[in-house]
Amino acid sequence: MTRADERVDRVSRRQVDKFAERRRELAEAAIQTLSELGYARTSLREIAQNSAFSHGVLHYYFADKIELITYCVRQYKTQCVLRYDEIVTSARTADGLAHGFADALVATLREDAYLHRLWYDMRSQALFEESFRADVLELDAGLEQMIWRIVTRHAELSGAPLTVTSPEAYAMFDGLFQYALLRHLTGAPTALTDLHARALRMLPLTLCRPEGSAS
Amino acid sequence: MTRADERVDRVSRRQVDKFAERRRELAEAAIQTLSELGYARTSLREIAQNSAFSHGVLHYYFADKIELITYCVRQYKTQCVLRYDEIVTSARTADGLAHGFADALVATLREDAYLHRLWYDMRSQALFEESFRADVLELDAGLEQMIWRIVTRHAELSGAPLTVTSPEAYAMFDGLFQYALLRHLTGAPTALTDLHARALRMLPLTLCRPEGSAS
DNA sequence: GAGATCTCTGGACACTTGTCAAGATTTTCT
DNA sequence: AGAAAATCTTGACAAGTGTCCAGAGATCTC
Repeated sequence: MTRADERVDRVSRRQVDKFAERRRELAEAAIQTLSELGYARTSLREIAQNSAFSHGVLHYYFADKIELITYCVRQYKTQCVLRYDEIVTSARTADGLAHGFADALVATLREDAYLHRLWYDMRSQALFEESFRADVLELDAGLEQMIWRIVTRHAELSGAPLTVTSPEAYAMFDGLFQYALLRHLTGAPTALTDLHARALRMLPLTLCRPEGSAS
Repeated sequence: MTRADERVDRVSRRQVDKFAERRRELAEAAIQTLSELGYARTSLREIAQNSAFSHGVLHYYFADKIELITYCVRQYKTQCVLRYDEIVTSARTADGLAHGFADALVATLREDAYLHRLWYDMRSQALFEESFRADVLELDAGLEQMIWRIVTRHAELSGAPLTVTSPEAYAMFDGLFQYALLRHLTGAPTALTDLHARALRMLPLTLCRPEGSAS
């Protein structure tokens, strides 16, 4: 490789890095705006106002609005899916796993409520606009696998066989979380504690004998 | 009451009737448009184009866009909630109820997929816009009660006590249906049959001993 | 049938939207 | 330092938005 080639490579890589970095930065502002206003009410100018730049720059880094939002979904995915894996690997008992899971659900509902609201909004949008579908389905599959890891590990630690499949387990806890999110964002004071209790009550339903939570 | 009063009353009642009837008609066009395009992409002119009138008439019957859509949600509610009650009252065995329920889920997923897509879209919108919240929450509560009637009747017919509460039962089947809707609308060929099988598998989870579906 | 009232049309308005491009500014390289 | 390239700003554009209104048409009352 000649010196010229090295330079070109170095330059282009640096450019790519800065380019990619700024894309992430702008996507961050976009995600914040989307999570505050929702997809239907988010404009490019509003996104730019939540960043350090003016609205024109968005078309320098993204071809159009759809590419920006697709990029946002993809970036959001990388932050979101891995969040529970520490719980799975660190738990030593079924009860410990159950409580760690319930605690994590409550924590993310309290701290990231707006992000989850955005996720359900985007998943609904994907039913109308084909552009996001691929990424949304991929993200959804990742979430399902995350739930499945928890449920199967919980069954392992319990020594009991499973009564549900992966889609059923995901449907249960996704529905439960969505229920809690709706209540939490509409001011229900017991939404967080209810979610905790219900997660603990529903996790044993995935096993053949729910002896873990003898009430 | 004088004859003049009677006349006034008759006239105004007739006006109210025609007025209310036209509101329903326009709301019908609005629901159709919303279910096709989604909330974010539906404009008043598009709604009018799906009706027999021009766009100006919408502001004759509705104060603004929010009132129109709120009215749509309320009208949609009356059509939607009562749909499963016949199944509950006509079933004589737990298994019959379970199959009737699963069949109904599949049927409405196949026939009314766009309406359900609209419902999940509106429920997401309610998390952002406070205007629809009251009606959406009311509709959601109605759906939860509908599920609860099925689950409790199923427990009665089975002679087994319940393991879940009403929110948990609703979360389970709402999550299950949403999962199926996403797959069905994105072209998954087994979405319908999967929903049927999973509903039959999950209903026994609401009881203390899932002996009804010995697989 | 005349007049009053209800209903509807079509156009106008102020505003926002996504997109684009010309030019200013900054950064990078020699 | 000075040229070249990358980056950012600003303003403009056409299209679409919700809203309003003057007036045409329809319907009803007397």
